[in-house]
Amino acid sequence: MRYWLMKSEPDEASIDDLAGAPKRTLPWTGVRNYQARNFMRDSMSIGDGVLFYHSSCPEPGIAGFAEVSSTAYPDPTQFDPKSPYYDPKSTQETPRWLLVDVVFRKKIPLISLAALREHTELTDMRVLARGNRLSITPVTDAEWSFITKQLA
DNA sequence: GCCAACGTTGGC
DNA sequence: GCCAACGTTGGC
Repeated sequence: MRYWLMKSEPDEASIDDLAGAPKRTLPWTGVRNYQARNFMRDSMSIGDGVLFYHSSCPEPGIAGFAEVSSTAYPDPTQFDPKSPYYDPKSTQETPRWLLVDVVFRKKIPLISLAALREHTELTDMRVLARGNRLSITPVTDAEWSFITKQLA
């Protein structure tokens, strides 16, 4: 059982979109970074906790909780020439990009990026690291406990 | 819109 | 395998 922070641009998929999706589940499409892909492929398990983070928006921060609800499987958008996530170098036989399904758990009042930075318990969070751009980052047990029990 | 940071690409 | 150029991310 592990914990993760997963970034999503709310214009594309917000916590409300997740809550309103069929089965309250969305496939996490569009990851095109090898490190993030490898986390999904090698380290994620069904039931892992997810901090749902809104990025590239007026109020970046943690908007809710979710849970990994599938193992990794090929991201269909890589095969779709009309998709912005199309990857001409990927093939059905050896798909380059994977995704997992994520299921809604809870929406919370936004914990802003600024608020996260205020807590010494969270200073080592990967998402707070200078220059961090990874869309999926591991969250420690201690960070998860602090956020879910003290901030949410 | 700016720009720092970082990943990827491709020539050599 | 190096590394410069380029593209993208994402906060501000």
